[in-house]
Amino acid sequence: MRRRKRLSCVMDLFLSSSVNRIDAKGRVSVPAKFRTILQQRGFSELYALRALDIPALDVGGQDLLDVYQKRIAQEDPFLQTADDMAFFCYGDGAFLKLDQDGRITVSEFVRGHTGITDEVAFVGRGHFFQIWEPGRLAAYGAEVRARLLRLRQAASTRADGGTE
Amino acid sequence: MRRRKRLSCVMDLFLSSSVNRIDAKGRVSVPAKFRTILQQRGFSELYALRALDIPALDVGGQDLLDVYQKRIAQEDPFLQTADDMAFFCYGDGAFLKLDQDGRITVSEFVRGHTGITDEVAFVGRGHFFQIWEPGRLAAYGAEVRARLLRLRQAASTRADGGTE
DNA sequence: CCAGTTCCCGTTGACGCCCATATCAGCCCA
DNA sequence: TGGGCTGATATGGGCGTCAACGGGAACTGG
Repeated sequence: MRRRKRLSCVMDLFLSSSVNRIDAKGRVSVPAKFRTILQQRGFSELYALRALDIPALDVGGQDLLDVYQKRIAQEDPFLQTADDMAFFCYGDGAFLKLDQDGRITVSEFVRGHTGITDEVAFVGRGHFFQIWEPGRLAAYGAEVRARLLRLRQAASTRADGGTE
Repeated sequence: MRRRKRLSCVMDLFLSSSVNRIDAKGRVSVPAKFRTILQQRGFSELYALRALDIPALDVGGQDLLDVYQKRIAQEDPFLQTADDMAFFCYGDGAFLKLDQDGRITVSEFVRGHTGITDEVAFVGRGHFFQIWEPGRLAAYGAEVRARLLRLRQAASTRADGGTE
């Protein structure tokens, strides 16, 4: 067992979730773990994007924006898809500035899409993280688990040969 | 003198179970046997994941996370299943930091899913281990034994006369 | 001049670090 | 062979540090 330096390669992923409160000025602290990852990459600003089919925001550093830009660049600029993607990632995106204490202000851009009022759930997603209204996150999490459970049961049924 | 492990090939597997108490500060000692295995692999942090269909946490080193990441990589990233899997393993996962005495703090992340209040059962599962509320573990163990017993009886019935 | 924002500081509570103690099992030696 | 010794483990608790949070003050644009 001589692997020993993989500590760093896993650590810079957004993982785990936590809920923080919004203060009277409309600010909320981004979890320190997430901030550390961003600072490591040299980002002082967050890029946020309204997720397509869920009431959440995808958030990451500028590298997240780069991913979308590269994807758009691959599309034929004469087709509608490129147009749609550009509209989605620029029009439905925003920058969230971190203040000195690692907080962001929860703007109307955020509240409108997520339904956030006074608490924010930060959820790690690997290369980026998401911002949710805690209640909606719980509901969505339950959905996900139910889907995965069905997947698993379907697989075990097939393996068994159909044992109930 | 270090230690002379590897005399037996099962030494680096998580085996056996034990129950430890949570102290006033919400900490609990990870069994020394388990810690030894983790230290051998060079992990100072535990990766914990809420199990799908049981009130337990699957816990291991970063290698456990790798297993899930590899599985996710097999899926089509544009389909919902990949998204669900990522959400599950990053959002429903967390790192549990071991303090210098080999303890972890039992956070709300742990308590919520397991129902743990003041005692923690650690159960070896081979390449990872699980965290349970002792009472629920006992109930689950009884279920498992009952299922296995039915299986065995069904098998012997078939062998006898071919019923069913 | 006012509203919104940014900077900065203090408070509080959680967590990590460190040390102490208890309990127990294995070991040595009489 | 039994009793005391010794080391490891589980557990308790003091204490310093830092993240989350609240709020005052300065700043900026309209």
